[in-house]
Amino acid sequence: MVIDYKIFTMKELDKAYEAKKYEDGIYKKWEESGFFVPENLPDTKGRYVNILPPPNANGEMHIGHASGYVVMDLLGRYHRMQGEKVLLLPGKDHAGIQSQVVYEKKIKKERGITRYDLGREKFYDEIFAFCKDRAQYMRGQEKKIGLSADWFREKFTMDPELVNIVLDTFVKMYNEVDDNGNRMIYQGERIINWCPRCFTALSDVEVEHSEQKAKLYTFKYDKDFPFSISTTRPETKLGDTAVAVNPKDKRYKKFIGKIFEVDFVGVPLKIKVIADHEVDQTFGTGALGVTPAHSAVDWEMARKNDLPIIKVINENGKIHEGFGKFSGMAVGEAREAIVNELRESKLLEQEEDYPNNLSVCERCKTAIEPLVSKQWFVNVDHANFSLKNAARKAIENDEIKIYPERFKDVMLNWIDNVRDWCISRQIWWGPRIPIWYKGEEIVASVDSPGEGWEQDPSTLDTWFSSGQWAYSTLGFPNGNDFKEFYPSDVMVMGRDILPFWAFRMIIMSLYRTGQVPFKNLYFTGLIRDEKGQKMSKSKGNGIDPKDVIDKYGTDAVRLSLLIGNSPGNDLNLSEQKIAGFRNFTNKLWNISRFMLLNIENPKEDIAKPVPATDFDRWILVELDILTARIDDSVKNYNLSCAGESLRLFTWSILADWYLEAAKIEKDKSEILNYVLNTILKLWHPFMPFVTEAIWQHIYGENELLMVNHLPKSPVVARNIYKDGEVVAYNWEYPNKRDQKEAGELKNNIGKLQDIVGTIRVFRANVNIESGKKIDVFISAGDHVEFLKRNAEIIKGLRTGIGELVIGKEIEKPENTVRLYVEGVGVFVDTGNAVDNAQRRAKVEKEIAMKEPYIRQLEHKLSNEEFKKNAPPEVVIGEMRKLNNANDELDQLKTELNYLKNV
RNA sequence: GGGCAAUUAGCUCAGUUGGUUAGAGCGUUACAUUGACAUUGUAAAGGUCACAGGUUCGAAUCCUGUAUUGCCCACCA
Repeated sequence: MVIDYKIFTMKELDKAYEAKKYEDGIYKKWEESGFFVPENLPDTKGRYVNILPPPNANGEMHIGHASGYVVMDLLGRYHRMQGEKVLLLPGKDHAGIQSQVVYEKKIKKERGITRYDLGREKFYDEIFAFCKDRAQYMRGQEKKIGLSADWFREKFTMDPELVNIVLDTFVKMYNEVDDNGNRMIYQGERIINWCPRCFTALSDVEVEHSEQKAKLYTFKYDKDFPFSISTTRPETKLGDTAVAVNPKDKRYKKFIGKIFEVDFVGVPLKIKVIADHEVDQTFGTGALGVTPAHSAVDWEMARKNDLPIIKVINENGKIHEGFGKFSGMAVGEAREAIVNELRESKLLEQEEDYPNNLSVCERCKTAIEPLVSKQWFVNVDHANFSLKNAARKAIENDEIKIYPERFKDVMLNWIDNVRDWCISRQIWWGPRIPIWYKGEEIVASVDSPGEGWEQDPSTLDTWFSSGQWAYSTLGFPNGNDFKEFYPSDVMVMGRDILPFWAFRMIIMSLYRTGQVPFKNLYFTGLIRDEKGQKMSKSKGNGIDPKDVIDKYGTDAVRLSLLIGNSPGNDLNLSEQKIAGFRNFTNKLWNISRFMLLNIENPKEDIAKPVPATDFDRWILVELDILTARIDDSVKNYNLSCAGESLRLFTWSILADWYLEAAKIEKDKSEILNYVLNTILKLWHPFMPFVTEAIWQHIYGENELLMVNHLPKSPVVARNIYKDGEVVAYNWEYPNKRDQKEAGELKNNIGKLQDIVGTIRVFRANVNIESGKKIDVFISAGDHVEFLKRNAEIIKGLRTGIGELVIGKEIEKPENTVRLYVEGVGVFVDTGNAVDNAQRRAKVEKEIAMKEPYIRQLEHKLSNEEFKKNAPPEVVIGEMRKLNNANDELDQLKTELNYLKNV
């Protein structure tokens, strides 16, 4: 039977790639294939797991999220295409305080009500629904960016089964008691950061600092007090119990240890003078009023000196009962009243402007009040199990490898300075603390112990939940997923949450599972605008992923976030950059389009063909090297480098040279088929949509590139060691003959490219009209066989050569110009087509550049020290450079003479 | 105050154990246009590698210091 292949000839690809036309359909196909679910992947070897960091379920995906997702998805797709059982587990965080703030604003605006109007239960239910709704919206955006996650396994930190695990951990930690009766989770009266608007305690990391204009007041408590003090917060002075001075300060030495009874604006205070070397003698009066209940530093001093603690400000930001006329006043009001009174009684000595660092709530920007409050804490250095030491050890021993490496030290430094962690929040949204009271009795229990027990009203810090994300999502401790997928291979997170989240995940996981949560920790930087400014809504300089995906396509956005980006460093992103990658996406599309026009009957599983020509051999060598380089780069999280080498190959090697040569050589169906398949596979993890679109166009809608396997390269990496450490690498074919042939081939092709390039430059420089043919003679030396074989290509690559003569040794023919290419002679007969003046100017300029270069080399080589100390190959290299340069200079001079005489 | 990073072409960035006449992309300029692709091609212009010392035969690269910028931590009442 005769098959007419024309029947099977596919439709040509469209002239330009329109992302919008393909993306949604392709994503749907991936999803319907079921291959996002690891169990559905056929014949897997090994597993690759990434528990994705859960974004806050109260907003939408921004460009920062997108930049993390493309890294995670690239790694996931790469490993999937290596035949591994890949799980990307997505999810959302309930983001306690933040979500509550967002939702309170929403109901205020839309319904004019507060959470108290709804009541705790109703409010909780509404936020739950709100977060679930946002989560669904965000899931849509995550799909848009191409995230190949297992959506059936998607989790939410407030899902009951996750909450149960989280609460169980609380109970276990509460019941962790050392020999002295100290619990790992304990309740204590401590100074904490209080947000009067959110009406809750905050951990240190939820507080931001911003510089503010303040006034510094200098005054005496009363006229009998022997010296004055300075403060920016006179209202808190109602709670002073001491004045601290530097022990070395001569002015105050005699007062140390004395107790003064003073009448401060009508409030009686007992002030003890204490010594503390932290006190700066040069600041203000050198004497510091100690307010233990409302300053963290003072709290520490009070603890050291056993001072009484007087609470002045309550949770509403108002003055407590018992302070006479000031009681009930708001903080600002009280400050004014006290300052006025001091002024009237002539106790106020000075009032000056002073820039102050004000602490504000990270979520609502309200000024925080440090105050003493009864809260729950995690002891991070408990005798039974020191969380911080466990984390320190895991990081020090590289059980968790950190990228970039310098963040290891940042992390360790942070761990060394960590303090006990306040985990209770006085908000309604979040898992409620599993502590139950009945009269004097207290028990920790996930469920109510029974009738008559009251639960603690506080909720848990969000990080207490997300700190357990690595195993709560997998059904710890008995779930199959936990057994199969824990610990995960990699965690990708923004470097801005390093101290909160990374540390917390590590300690919680080590405590509960005895294992690290992940083996590699990759930090992404921030995405900034093109000027390096932080993107923000108020500045209007943000790039919304929705908009740019719509405009340039997902693949372009992905590339712009991957290439030129490196772990831990911020990325300046401009729309122009994205547009550039959109152009590249189209380039790849058109390369494929052209290749397909020259492939008969494309095969999906075509084996590496036998090369017919030098260019064929060369492209296969380059492809081998590329494949191996990408593998090494991706395994070392050097994703930008991988993308960069792929782009270089695709555009500058394949499109600019190989395909141009292929137009001349023709009949390359098989090799084009093989090269096209390979680059589509290699590109897929970077730009999944366009590659999949092309793949399905060629091989049919039922074939998925996504689950194809990446090619194996015969090239291997050889690490280069110094002092036992890998410091560099190179690439080699295991077979010495292959290696030698590859080297020679690359050298020959390089020479051909030089010759072609030099002729093109010459033509452009001397303004030879594009249609005008020139004759060229090449004295090729060792390259003679190769160049003769490829003479038609040299002529065809836009060199405009009429007659081409190639010989081993050719004397410069009459009336030709010699162009300089190292090691070969290229003589051009321009037939009067040259713009003489322009050529002369060019030659003179080159001579002027060449001469100092030669002097520099001569100087170097005449230096005996250099010849003695430098390695011989370097000396030989420099000598060769000098010879070449002299050679070239001679030729330029000859040409100049010739030009002068014409 | 402590720590970390950055400083290379107008812009965004590469630059691998020290050996280049310091590279790319974008932008600019010139030329090309029935060609797989103007979302293109071929070229050109553009840099004393922040500054000052030091080590070395040799420094963008290593060391010290300075400056500027950014970030993190702590925080002065």
